[in-house]
Amino acid sequence: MISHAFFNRYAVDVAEALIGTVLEVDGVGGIIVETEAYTIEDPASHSHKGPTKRNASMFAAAGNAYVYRSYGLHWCLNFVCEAGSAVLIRAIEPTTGIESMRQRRSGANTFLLCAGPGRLCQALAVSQEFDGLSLFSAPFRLSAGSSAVEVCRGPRVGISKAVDLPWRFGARGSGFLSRSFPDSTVLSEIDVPASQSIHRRE
DNA sequence: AATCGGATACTCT
DNA sequence: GAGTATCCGATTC
Repeated sequence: MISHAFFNRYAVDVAEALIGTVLEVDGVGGIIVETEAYTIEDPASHSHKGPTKRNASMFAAAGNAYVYRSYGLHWCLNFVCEAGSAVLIRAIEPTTGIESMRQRRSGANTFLLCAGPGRLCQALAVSQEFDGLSLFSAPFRLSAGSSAVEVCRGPRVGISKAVDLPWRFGARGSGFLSRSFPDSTVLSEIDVPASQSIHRRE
């Protein structure tokens, strides 16, 4: 299920499909509970204005990691999808290596170990040297989740452009999110208004 | 609620 | 080359 083809497609679909899958880095990780999609047409995406030194990985192979520094001090982990697009991994529910995470995160509460892209990278010890690495080999391990998850969607966090696109996805009711989704955003119930339509590349 | 931290890249000049 | 904004988090107010 988690193959090159899984990633080499529209990032918004990948972002949704990733909720509930399991990510481990050097044997430490858990269940992905929050993601966001960024595409090349998307003004909020690093790739929107074309390749730069920082975003080079977004234009390399689907199924690689794109790791960048945020606000000068945090690392953020993305999964590269079709050219120039990626999914930001925003939160996971810790399941393995929790003690390692707690050490790296100065004893943080379990619910705050990986609740946010910067926290997640600190807990999983992801930094610059992981940029451009394949997700299909060590230190990464990706596997399908063991149970179905109800997915919520809503606007992305912390951006100032394309703020209305509902490209943030989350596991419904999870206590491990960086912030909650309003109840009304369960995916099966949402009706995306025309003003928020998702423009697909063709 | 406000602030600081301090890399990267875009914006003018 | 200066000024501004950024896919955030910890700490202080």
